Amino acid sequence: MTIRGKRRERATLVDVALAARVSRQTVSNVMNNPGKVAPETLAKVRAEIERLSFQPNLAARSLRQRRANALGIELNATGRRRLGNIQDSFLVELTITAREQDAHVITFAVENYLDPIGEYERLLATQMVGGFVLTNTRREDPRPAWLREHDVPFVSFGRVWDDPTFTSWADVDGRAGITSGVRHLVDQGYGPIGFLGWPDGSPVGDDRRSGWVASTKELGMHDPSLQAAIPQDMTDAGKTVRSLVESVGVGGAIVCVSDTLAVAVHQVLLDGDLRPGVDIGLIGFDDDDFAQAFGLTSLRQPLGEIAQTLLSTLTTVQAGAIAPSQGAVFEPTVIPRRSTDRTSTDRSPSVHEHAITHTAGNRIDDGGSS
Amino acid sequence: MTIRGKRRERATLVDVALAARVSRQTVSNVMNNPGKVAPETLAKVRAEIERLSFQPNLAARSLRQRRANALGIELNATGRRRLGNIQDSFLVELTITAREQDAHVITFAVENYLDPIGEYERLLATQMVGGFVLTNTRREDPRPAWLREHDVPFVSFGRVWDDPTFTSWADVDGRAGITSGVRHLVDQGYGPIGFLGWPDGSPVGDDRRSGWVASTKELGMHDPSLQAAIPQDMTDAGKTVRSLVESVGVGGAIVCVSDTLAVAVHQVLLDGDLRPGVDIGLIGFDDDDFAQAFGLTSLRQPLGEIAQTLLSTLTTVQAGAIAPSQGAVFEPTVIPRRSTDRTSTDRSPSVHEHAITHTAGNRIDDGGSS
DNA sequence: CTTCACGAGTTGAACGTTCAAATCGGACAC
DNA sequence: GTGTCCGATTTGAACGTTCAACTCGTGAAG
Repeated sequence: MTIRGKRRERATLVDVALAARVSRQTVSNVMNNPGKVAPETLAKVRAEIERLSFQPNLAARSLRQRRANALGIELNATGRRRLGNIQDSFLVELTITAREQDAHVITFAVENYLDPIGEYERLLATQMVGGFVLTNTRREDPRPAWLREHDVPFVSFGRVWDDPTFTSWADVDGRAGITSGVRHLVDQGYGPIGFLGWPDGSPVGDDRRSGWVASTKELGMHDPSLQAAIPQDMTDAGKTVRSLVESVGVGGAIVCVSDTLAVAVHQVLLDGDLRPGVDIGLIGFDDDDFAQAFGLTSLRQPLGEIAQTLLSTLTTVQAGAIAPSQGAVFEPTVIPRRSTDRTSTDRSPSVHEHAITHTAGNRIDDGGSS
Repeated sequence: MTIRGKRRERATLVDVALAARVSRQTVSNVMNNPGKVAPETLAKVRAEIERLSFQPNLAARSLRQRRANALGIELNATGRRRLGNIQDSFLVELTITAREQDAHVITFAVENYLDPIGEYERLLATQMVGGFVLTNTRREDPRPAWLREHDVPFVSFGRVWDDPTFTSWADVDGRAGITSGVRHLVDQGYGPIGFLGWPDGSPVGDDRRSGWVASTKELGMHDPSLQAAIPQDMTDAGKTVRSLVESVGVGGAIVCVSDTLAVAVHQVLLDGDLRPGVDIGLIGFDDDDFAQAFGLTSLRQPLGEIAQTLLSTLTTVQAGAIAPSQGAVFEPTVIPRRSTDRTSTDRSPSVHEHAITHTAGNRIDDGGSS
């Protein structure tokens, strides 16, 4: 592929050197080791850099240094051709963070997400990227093992389940998140507090459930019967959810392991003429589009912080430093909305708040469809 | 930023040349101008390339050729730190398409999306990218003018409103999309067909509405009173939507300018104990997460095709060829779901189908939160 | 007075590729 | 036999940077 313009000539190091009457290397030092340059020289060179609006050619730098200044991120890690709410925001935060560290993010996709190694290898071989950020790590994920085996630097958003010795990951603290959700509900005065989770066996789900168990016990209000589970794909959700709602009853509240499940509860409430927030409290997890659209209180992950942590880990680790002694865990924060507001009066709330996120700017149309 | 591993030495052109007993340049020709190489030589060199698993160093190539083999895409073009449903999928499709053309996608974000030029300039100056793909073009968008002025190659997903002479864009045909939506409703036997759009003045919205006007007229069922408008941010949606639903009545259907608005209608239907699909048909636009979650029939944009068109336009245009004579317009396709299925029996549908998209793979947890 | 260390700056070479020009054999025409 | 053209291949140079080694001058230590 050829992407080129008749772009006007760009200034090079040598141009700057000539203009400032110093050598190439001095200009290079100004950019990379300013401490090694005498103050006056520094000022003089910087003035010329500014004047000529010089920016180093990263291809040349990469070539000479034999290292890339970019990282790769796989977009297809879920197998569907979508990123999804969390990944989507994470990518934006990662990109922003990368810029601050003079790195770039290069996206790539794999054909078969169950066998992604080939594409990692390919991208690596071009030497455009010097490392990777994994997302959507799963059990029996082939990627971490391969990457470690080939000494490829990488970090992971999400624990690396199969390899406890790998610590360069960051993840959300599900237990703490649910705990603060429960506290929020109690503070709002909700009565018995139930939990709608995923079936046992999912590490993420189990972690989150443990937060409900621990916090309700601590508050002396634990009731094992107020727990139900349905898979994330919602198979047979209706009956289970209805029965949980009945058990909790008016005045109570339900904490859910995901916003997706919270939406299911929300629907059941509306079907049963119960007002979310007023009659029953409801909290989801992840703060995705659905939560915003339906006015669901939710637990938001600090994606910006996570991105920063991951990126600095990535940079330090291969600078030769040792990996962190353990993975980084971040607590989500409660984003209160109508579904935990007992004084809410709006009759048909979702019609109202839906798409608050679309109001940014002065556009009236949506997304990239315009 | 330093991202490096003790990666084992990679084969270079020279290594291959030595192994195949030919010169550097011949190997280079094998990769870039195979036609110039004698068949036996070609085979011999290719065998060595394969054996040594040689891949050219793109930094070196870029440097020598003085052009980048990557394109930039701004992630923050909406101002919120999210991509959104369409952009999200578009990015994936773009990445896949880029791979086929040996290009890479580099993401970047701007601080203030209303003044993004600086970041475009910066990325361009690093010479990592040779062009851009714009999304979320808007009126008074400063980007197209600046890019053209500086001879920077770019294409746009979405029309470039302010500059009719710029034709390197692709967009969805809203009129045709709504038209096929109306046809679908009629085919399903729905009675009067109403339209819920945005207020006049939005080019995208007006285009889509024109599809409703034209197709209902053509079918001899046009009724101007069956039209209503609310802004995408849903201000005062309730009354307007309720009245539209009443006007259309049981047996009728409503086509919406966006999935977001369709969800609003969906809520109103449920509030009024009307079954979407069975009692009233409903169609949205864009086929986003909401549509999938609520079983809304929607109009899906062919994002893969759009990405392909844009990318090949990008490559040919700066190869010196002339720009296309006009922008490319793509027709969306109807994705039928329960909201236009008159025989649907499921009482609480959304609880059921929600998150169909999450079932891919064998994971039980969601998104990158794991 | 000599030696050494150090700060400041310079220079040659190299990273891996492709461009542009040169070389080398034939085959072909006269 | 000589000249010419052409396909196939090679060679020198260059892209813009940084590494590693070097020079030069100054000041302190012995």
